[in-house]
Parts: sequence; C-alpha cells; structure tokens
Amino acid sequence: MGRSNNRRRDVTVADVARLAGVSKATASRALGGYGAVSEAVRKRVSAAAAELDYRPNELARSMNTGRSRSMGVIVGDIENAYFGLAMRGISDAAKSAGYDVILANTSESVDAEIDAVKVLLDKRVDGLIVAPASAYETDHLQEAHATGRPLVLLDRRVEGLDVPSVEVDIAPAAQAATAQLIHSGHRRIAFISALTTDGESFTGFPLGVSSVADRLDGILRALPGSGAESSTELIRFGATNRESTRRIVEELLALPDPATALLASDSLVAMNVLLALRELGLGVPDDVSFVAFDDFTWAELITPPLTMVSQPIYEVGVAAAETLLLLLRNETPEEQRRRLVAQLVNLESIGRPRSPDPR
Amino acid sequence: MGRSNNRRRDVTVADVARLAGVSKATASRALGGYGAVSEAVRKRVSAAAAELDYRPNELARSMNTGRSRSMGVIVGDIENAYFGLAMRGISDAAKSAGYDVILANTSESVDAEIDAVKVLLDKRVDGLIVAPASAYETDHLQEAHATGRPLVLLDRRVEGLDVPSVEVDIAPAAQAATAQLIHSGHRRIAFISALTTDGESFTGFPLGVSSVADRLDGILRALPGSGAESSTELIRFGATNRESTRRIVEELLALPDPATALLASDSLVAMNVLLALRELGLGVPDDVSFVAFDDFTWAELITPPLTMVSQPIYEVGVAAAETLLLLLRNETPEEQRRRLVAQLVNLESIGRPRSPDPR
DNA sequence: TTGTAAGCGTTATCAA
DNA sequence: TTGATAACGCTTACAA
Repeated sequence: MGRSNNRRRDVTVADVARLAGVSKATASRALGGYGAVSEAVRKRVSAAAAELDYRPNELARSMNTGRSRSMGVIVGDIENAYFGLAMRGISDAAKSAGYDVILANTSESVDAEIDAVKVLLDKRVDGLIVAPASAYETDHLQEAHATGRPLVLLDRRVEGLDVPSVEVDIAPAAQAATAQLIHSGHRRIAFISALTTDGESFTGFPLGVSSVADRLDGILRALPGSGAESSTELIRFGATNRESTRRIVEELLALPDPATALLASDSLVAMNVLLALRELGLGVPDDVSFVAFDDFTWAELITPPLTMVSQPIYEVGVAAAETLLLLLRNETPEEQRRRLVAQLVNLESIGRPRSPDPR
Repeated sequence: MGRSNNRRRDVTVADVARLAGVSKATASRALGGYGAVSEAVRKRVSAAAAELDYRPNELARSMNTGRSRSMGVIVGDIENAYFGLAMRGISDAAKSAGYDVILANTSESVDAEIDAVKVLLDKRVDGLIVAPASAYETDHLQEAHATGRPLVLLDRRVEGLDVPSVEVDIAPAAQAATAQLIHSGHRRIAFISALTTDGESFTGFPLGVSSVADRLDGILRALPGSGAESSTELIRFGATNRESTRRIVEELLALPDPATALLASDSLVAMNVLLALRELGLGVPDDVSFVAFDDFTWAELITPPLTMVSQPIYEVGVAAAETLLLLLRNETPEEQRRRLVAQLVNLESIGRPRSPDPR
C-alpha cells in the first residue's frame, strides 16, 4: 500500500538525522557522500532516509552551493523540427551529466529573448545555450556573459561576442550545391530566405543570422568564373509565409532573365516554395531545379525526392551541451567555434535548365 | 558601456537596503510590492535597485514561499513535431502566466519517466504535465500526485489516476475516417501502430496508450452492420521502424483476403507505411487507400495529398497548461477529462478498393 | 510605516 | 569522526 499522508510537509535532513540519531551535519555528509563518515553511521542514515522516503530539496541545495545543475536553453521556435532535434541532443547530453534543462521559446523575437535571458539567470541556471535571434541586438547576451555564467551559442554565432559556438559548417555544402547546379547548366540561381532584413544591405554582410549569411556565402563562392551570375535580384528575403513566398517565386520566374534554380534557406521556406511551384503548375526539376537547406524525413516521399543539404543538428545540440558542461568545469573547449559538417544529399530535384524559349 | 565588474558577487536585497538606507525587510517589501511601504521609501528602494542592477534570486525566493513558479513537462519525444507543437502551446500559456517550463524527454521509456518525475519534484516544480509512456506502470505518477503537487495528463489518460487530462477526442474522427472508407467500398480495413503490446491482448482494452486505444475504438465502432470485418489479423502493432513497418504492410497485403485500406496511427508510422508502399510499387489510392492519424504540413506536397485526422495539438498544450495553472490557484477545472475535437481532412488518398482479382 | 529576528533546507566551517 | 553553528538570499511574523 504505502503511506498516504496527504499534503505532507516535506521530509528534511533534520528528520532523517533525528531518526538516525545523529546531527544534521552528519546526516547531510552521509547522504551527500562527502566528508568523513563512519560506515556504521552511513548505513544508519541511509536506512533512515529510505524509511522516510527522503528526497533532498534541490532548491535549498542550490542556494548554498551556488550551482543549480541546470542549464537554460533559448531557441527561436521549438515547434520547428530543426530546433526540436537540437533540443533533444542538448537534453540527452545534459541528462547524462546529471544536468537538466530549462527551455525558453522566443518566437524569434529579440524582446522575448531578452526577457528569457533575465528569467533564466534569475532562476540561477548554471549556464546558457542560445540560438540568438539577432546578431545585432546582443547587449543582453553580453550582459549574461558578464555575469560570469557560461554561454554557448547554438547554430548561429555573434561577431564580437567572445563565447564558444557550435554551428553547422554550411558554406561548403552550399557551395557544393551551387556547383552542382552550375554543372547542370544553371546560370540563374536564386536564394530564398525567411529572414527579414529590416532594410539592411546584405552585400558584404553581416546578416542578422549567421547561419543564413553562411549559406549565401557558400553560394556566392561558387559563382566566380562559372558563367553564373551574382545578382541582387536573385537573392530574396522575407519569405515568411505561404503568400509572401509565392510572390517571391513568381517574381523570380518572371524576371527578364528568369531564375532556373531555387535554393530554399530552410524547411519551412522549402515547403512554401514547393507549394507555390505546384500552384503555378511548374514541375521540379523539369521546369525549375530545387535545393533545400534542411533535411526532412518526408523528402523521399515527395515527387521527385528533394536534393537537400543535410545537417547534423542533433549532434550540434549534443556538442553545444558538452561545450557548456566543459565550461562549467572551468575547462576550455578545443575550438572556440566548433563546426560540424553538412552534407549534400543528392536526390532528384536538380535537372538541366529549361531552355529560355521552348524553340 | 555599462559596468564590467567581472565575476561579481550577486547583488542582494541587503545591498539594495543599505544603499537606500532602509532595512532588508522594507527593501524586500518595496521590491515585492506587498505589505505597506511609504511612497518615498518605495521610490528610494527602486532607485537603489536600479542603480545596483539588482536581480532577485528566484531560488531563495522559492525556498520560503514554497512555490517556484515553474512547471515540469514530461513528454516521450520532443523531436516529434506532435509534442514539439504541444510544448509550444504549454510554453506560451505558461509564460503569459509568469511561469516557466522545465522540460524532460523520456524517449518513451517508463524508467526515464520515473526518473524525470523524481528530478522535477526534487527541483520543486509547482506542478507537472505528463504524457505518460504507459497506462500500466503509473506508480510514480500516483506518488507524484500524492505529494500534493498538481498533475495534468497530456494527450493520454490513465484509468484509475484521478487527475485532469487534456486529450484529443480522436475516436469520432477515427469512426468518420473508417465510415468514409466503408462508404468507398472497403471491407478489409487495417490499423497499424508503433505501440509494442508486450503480449497484452488488445481486445477489450486497455492498451498502454489511451490515445491509440481511442483510435482503435473509433474504428471498431464504425464496423458493425457495414459488412466490413473486425479481425485480429487486421490490427497490427510494433511498427516501430522502417523495416518492421514494411514487413507488416507486406503481411497485410498478402493475406488470403488482403487489406485494401490502411490507417496509420501517427505521422512516423504513416511515413514508413508510405515508404513501404512505394518500395512495393503500390500506388495510393489506386492500389491501397490510406489515412493517417496526424497532420503534417507536408501532406499537401505528397502525391496524392493524404487524407488525415488533423489534431489541435497546440491547443491541447495550451489547455493542459491552463488546467495546471487553475489547479495551482486551487481552482477546479470544469471537466476532469477535457477533449478537443479532431477533424478529418479529406484529401485524396481514399479511393475505391481494387477488385480482388483483376478480372 | 518600519525594523528586528526567525525561519526555509541545505552545505560548509570549525571545534571538539 | 562528529556536532554546533553560521552561512546562502529571501520572506514574514511580530514589535516598535
């Protein structure tokens, strides 16, 4: 059966100590496994604790050790499978080190991020993992860092903020994808992102999100000497929803010299681009070639299977957590900027460009 | 600029009080906005707090209020979009009530769940939201409930555990989907789930996961008098991965009287079933009709668009959090078992059964 | 309205 | 090896 003391006052070390006939300090030592305790006493205390079903109050413990054995994680959008998987990686790595994870979701809003940092620091998390919503507004991250509590950046880095980051090394894969398109005969290659640039120029960078800047960087690196063109009109931001994405796709394909290949910055953009193409009655890759910067389980089921840049995002999460754990032990990570490799998964959405006029 | 005291000792109420020239208690009252404080003093304390950039230590606060303003959430798999979206709902609702969320992932393992409950209770969360991995092994949930801390079940309920649950009312939708299949002429309708039954009989229930049991319940309810058959061989569990799912699909289609329609219990199963059908060279819905219990953004892009049972899972998350918040205020939820309606989204993966022998 | 002092449940210090 | 006792930073009686 088991005791059913409703609404019982929590059992404390004092209770355990009393039952075991020792002092609070001794009981605490025995339970915590530190200091010097005789074997006999240890047994007695353990028995008493088991008897009373004692569970230490982690709050109280944290209060004078100063460490809470928890890490705060701040991401833009947990419902996005990309961050969901990263979260899983973080969670797994944290757990096996005895840490747990407090999650904050920001809906990619900097204000919410600022707030989340405050809340988590107030909760006295031992450290933070953040996928920053903006590379510009970073005062709150600077401040967090200044409190002395370790901070690791996830998926995105912030220039001028001297903390470790774990990212996907996406530029080479972006370059490879672009090279592949060029090889197939494409000269008008467009990039579509959900980023809102707020009137910022994207040329020369930096863009607000480094992971997007890196994609673009890789693409542009593939162009010189290829005959393919780098042109402002082919690089488009603001594909935040189905409608805006459709408008962008239409515009790209209605240019005097139209785009013949589209690269989508993430899975959501990819979906909206594909929906737009379908609505426009255009086929992939016969009418337009397509590459997505993300890998989704469903890609294989779509006709045709999509060419994608696959990212080890679970591993990014694990690495970020491990880096943070390292910092918490006052060790220094091998690299300040850790980059995991992305892979071009070459399925069937790249074809030859349709000739400008069908003869 | 801002001050750059590295590794500064945290500012406490005592510091604020000293600067404001009042006692600790008064400062605390002024900052907390309770008790009686003169306007002049309040201003002075606020100024001092701002000056010192004071941030209250929530740990210490929690320790003597007994409340931590945080809730623990335990789900099987955060990387699953289904739970990711629920998490988002919980997170949003919690935040707007000033609560935050500690997440634990269990990989659908009961042991991990038992552990997670312990850890979260030790952290003194004010309440728990759990999507239980099993309807049988529930001692840890009973115990959690017995501590007096409120518990709300998410997506799945546990018979005999008297706590509120928020679920999707999936049975009617399952019945509707089945009716639709019957209407199209199907008589051999199969259900495929990832659940491992451990040799439990599924007839008469209960299955380990109520949400799966409810699907089956709805399906079976549609059969009587329809001419369609209810048969053990058509109800299959253990579709946990691509290979096992393929085997199950093959078996179902190789029966003396083969299945002509397949219902997949969730999106992962759905994907594996579709992959299997593709590998077997079978078309949907020409060769086999198909319905999935989940909605995925990609369904529209697949050929043909899938018929699905769409679930308001974000809202389930919101409702679960709101129910918990209610309990935390010692109020009673209107319904002990809250059910949100699911909807049959009728796209194009239901067709007429292929005649047994092609003449 | 304000201050003093006693808790909350731990861990840490220092004698014994 | 053990036990008083003082922290940790906050809230809250109770007094003034």
